Amino acid sequence: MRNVLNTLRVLEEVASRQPIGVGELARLLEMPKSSVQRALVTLSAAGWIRPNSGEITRWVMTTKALAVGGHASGDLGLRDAAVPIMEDLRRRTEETIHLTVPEDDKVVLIERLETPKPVRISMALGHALPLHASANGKAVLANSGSEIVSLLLVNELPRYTDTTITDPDQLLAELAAIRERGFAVNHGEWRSDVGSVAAAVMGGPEKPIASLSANIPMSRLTEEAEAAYGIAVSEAASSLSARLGYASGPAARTGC
Amino acid sequence: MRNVLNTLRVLEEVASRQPIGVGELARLLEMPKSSVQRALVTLSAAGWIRPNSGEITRWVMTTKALAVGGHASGDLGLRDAAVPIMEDLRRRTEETIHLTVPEDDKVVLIERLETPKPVRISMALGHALPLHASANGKAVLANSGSEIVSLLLVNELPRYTDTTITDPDQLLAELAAIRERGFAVNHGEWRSDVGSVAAAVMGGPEKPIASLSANIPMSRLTEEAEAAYGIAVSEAASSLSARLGYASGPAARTGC
DNA sequence: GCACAGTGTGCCATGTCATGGCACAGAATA
DNA sequence: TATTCTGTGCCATGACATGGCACACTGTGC
Repeated sequence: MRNVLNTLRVLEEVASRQPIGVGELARLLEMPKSSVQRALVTLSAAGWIRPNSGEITRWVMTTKALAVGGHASGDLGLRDAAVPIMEDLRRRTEETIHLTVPEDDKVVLIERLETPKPVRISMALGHALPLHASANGKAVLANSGSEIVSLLLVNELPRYTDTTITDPDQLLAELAAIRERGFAVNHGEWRSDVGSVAAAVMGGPEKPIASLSANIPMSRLTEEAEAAYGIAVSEAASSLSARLGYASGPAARTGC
Repeated sequence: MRNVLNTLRVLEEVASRQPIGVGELARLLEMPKSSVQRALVTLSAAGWIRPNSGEITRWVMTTKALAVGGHASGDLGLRDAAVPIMEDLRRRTEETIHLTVPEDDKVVLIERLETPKPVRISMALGHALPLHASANGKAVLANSGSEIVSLLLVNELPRYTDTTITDPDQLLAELAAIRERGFAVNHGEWRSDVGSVAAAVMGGPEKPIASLSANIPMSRLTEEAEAAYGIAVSEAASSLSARLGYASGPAARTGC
């Protein structure tokens, strides 16, 4: 299905560079103009893109991708179950709350509630965060099987800021500490001005299915706040795990 | 490009019914099983879907669609410009704020900020609302050219609740009233328990590019509240129009 | 135990239809 | 007017999507 793959490439390129025309796309994707043209017409017929208002020769996305992505991400009903709990968490913390799901070697933001405070952290839905340099990622990692962690450590850990953990042993120690205290903390390890406190949502033993976090500008993240947020976040995460049918706790009961 | 269209149909179907297997999809889409199978493998190779964790034979969406739809909807930068204004609007109203864009014969929700209050109205991003039965839709319609309105009136207006406006003359009168007072109101015309107050964001004369609304449970929507929200919403909408480069006002100045 | 109705997957001859080079039309330079 | 960008249209070639069919497997019921 080469044509389908090509057409999807065109779609993604349009999404990230809209509004854009045939020629530029062909150059960027190193594809023949005719092929790109056909792909565009097809995508338009399918309702995923449309000519930009005014100019007919450049294309923009419709909201189709949003509608498809919207009721699509994560396990069924995760978001519905999560939103009320996230509301509650925002009331308690008054900070921006993120819901992420693990995917491949990253976690992806699928829902957020913003803090009412003026200094905010804003990230687009669908944004991916590294496992080793985000509170959500580390919370997920700490609750995954050791083979997942080993797999991550095969390659070098990318550094993003001064505080990013890149040493494998240090990461293992950090994960142990997270398991110990029940929540993960990030001190500007990915973006130097962004801190966060996260806890994993479990779907079974060693099976994290999501993660909840409170995201705080580093300027507001004191030691006491950290502890308080940690408790709030881990309570919210267990309560979400429970609502999704997994009774969290030190010993997971296997069925029957 | 029949195969592309088919593959996209498969993708949409997976999105709305995940997790789902080959056979069921083939039946729903009335396509040969082999074709569906190939489409699924292709989509998986492109990273849009993946086998559901645990069972290999049923498929779920990845977050690709979300990422693509995320930085894709609406005119470039609309969302970035809108979010701070929406924040402000939420502070003033303490109600759920919606940002929608017109698309074909509907308006589509592309961003929202939730009220801190317990009784909320929740709608998925990407959700479409009718033009004649939502505050956002009516706000857009009232600021569009009359040919757009006529086009809508060619077909009968669907009724959703007791208060839905289905009479063309009544709708025209309503639109005139909206232009007069500067904002649109919806009294449970689409969902009987949901009210809202909206104002259009303009990109040029008779060229609405978006709409902002405060969404309020009917139980909370008093007359005084309505007037206050109306002012807040229309101020926010003009300020967003201005930020996007269109100086709103009674007389639009044409370039140069 | 066996038949049966479900799954999902693999194979392959047929001929449809995507390919991509090329030519053309129009716009915006110079 | 010549030039160089756009975007679009056409068409012979042959690659590859098609979809019927067979197979493997699982769970159910007699």
